[in-house]
Amino acid sequence: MSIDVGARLRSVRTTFGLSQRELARRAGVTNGLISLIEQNRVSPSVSSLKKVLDGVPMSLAEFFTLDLSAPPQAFFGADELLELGSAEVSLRLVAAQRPARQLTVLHERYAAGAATGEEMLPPRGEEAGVVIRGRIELTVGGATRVLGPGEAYYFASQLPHRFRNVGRETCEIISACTPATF
Amino acid sequence: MSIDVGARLRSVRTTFGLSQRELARRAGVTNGLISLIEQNRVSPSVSSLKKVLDGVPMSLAEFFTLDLSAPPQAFFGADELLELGSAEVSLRLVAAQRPARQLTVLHERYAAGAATGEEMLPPRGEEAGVVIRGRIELTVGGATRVLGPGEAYYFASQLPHRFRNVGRETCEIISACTPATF
DNA sequence: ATGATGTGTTTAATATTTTGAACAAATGGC
DNA sequence: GCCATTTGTTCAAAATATTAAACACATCAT
Repeated sequence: MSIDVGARLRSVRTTFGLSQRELARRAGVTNGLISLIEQNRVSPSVSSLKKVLDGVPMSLAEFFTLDLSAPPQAFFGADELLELGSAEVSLRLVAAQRPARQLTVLHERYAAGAATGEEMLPPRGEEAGVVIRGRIELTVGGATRVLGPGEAYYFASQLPHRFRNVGRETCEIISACTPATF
Repeated sequence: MSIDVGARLRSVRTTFGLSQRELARRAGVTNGLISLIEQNRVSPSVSSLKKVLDGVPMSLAEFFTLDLSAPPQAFFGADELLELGSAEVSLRLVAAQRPARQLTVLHERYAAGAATGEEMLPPRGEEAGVVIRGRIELTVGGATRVLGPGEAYYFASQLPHRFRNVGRETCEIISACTPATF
C-alpha cells in the first residue's frame, strides 16, 4: 500500500468541505487530476501535490504527518490542533483528523494589523465565534463593528465578510462554522 | 523556489554518508534519478521520493519536516534527536539537521530480543559505543561478547558485526561512528 | 418529467518523470 | 606515471503523470 496519498488527500479535501473542482480551481490544476490522485491511479509529483495542498492551504509536512487512523478523539491539547494559517493569521483546527464532520471549530489568532481577504465561502452555512482576547474589526455585508473580549458574532456564510485586527495586540477568537465548510 | 526537495535530499543523503549510487541501490532506483532530483531538474513523484527515502530510511513526514536552515546547534533535547529505527530497534540521531558532518552519534535502544542484521557499512570507518542500560550481545568478526552497563566496544566498520539484545529489558547504547557513515 | 447545475469518473493527447547507458572528473593503489 | 574505481552529471528512450474534454450520476428548481 505504501502511505495512501489518495486517502489522505480525500480526507483533507472533504474535511475542508471542498469539491474536487473547487480545490482544483484554487490549486491551479484540473479536477481530473484530483480524482486520479484520490483513487491512487497516479502518484503525483511532489510539485503537483504541493500545488494541490497550497489550495487548501496545507504544507507537505502537515500532509504527511496527518494521522488518518486516529481513533475518534474527544479531547485535544493545544498541540493537537492543526495549524493552518500564516504567521499573520493563525488558524488552529480542532479535530482535523476526522473527515466529513458536520462542524468546524477553529482557534484563530490575528496578529496586530492582520486581516483576512474578502471571504468567499460555500453558500449554505453559518459562522459564529467569540472573541477571547484583543479586539477585531468585523465587516459583514455592509455593516462593520469592532468586537472585544466576551463579544461575539453570528452570520450566514454567503454574506461577504472580513476580519481585521485593528488593535496592537494579537487577537484570539474561538469560532465555528457549519457545515464543515472552512 | 517552493520547498527545494533537491537540497533536502542532498542534505539527507550526505548526512547519512551515502553516495548517489549507494542510495539508489538501496532504494531500487537509478543513480541518475537521484542526481536529477538533487539538482531540482525534476520534481519526483511521491512514490519515487518514498522509494528513495526508504533507502535511508526516513519517512516522508520526517523529510518534509526537516529544518534545513537550522542554525548550528550545540545542545539537543531528547525530543530533538531524529528517530530513525523501527519499534524494535530505535536509533536516535544527534544533530541530524547538519549535513556533511565528520561524526555520527546515536542513542540506540534495542527492545528485548531485537537484533540488527549483518551490518554492511562503508569500508573506511570506525564504530564505538558505551552501554548505558540493559545487556547487549555484540558479534564482531568471529568474536562474540555480552556487554552490560558501563562496558563499551570499538571496532573497524568493515568487520561484519551484529547487535542482539539477549536480555529481558530494553538495552540502550550511546554510539558513534566516523566518518558520517551511518 | 425536464432542464440546469452540481458532483466524481474516465479517456486520449500531451507533458513530465524515470530509466539505462554513456560521459568527464576525482580518488586510491601499484 | 598509469590503471581501476568511484564519484556526480548528462542524454535519448521508455514509462508515467497531467491535461482537456467528455461521460454518468445525482440534486434541485421549474
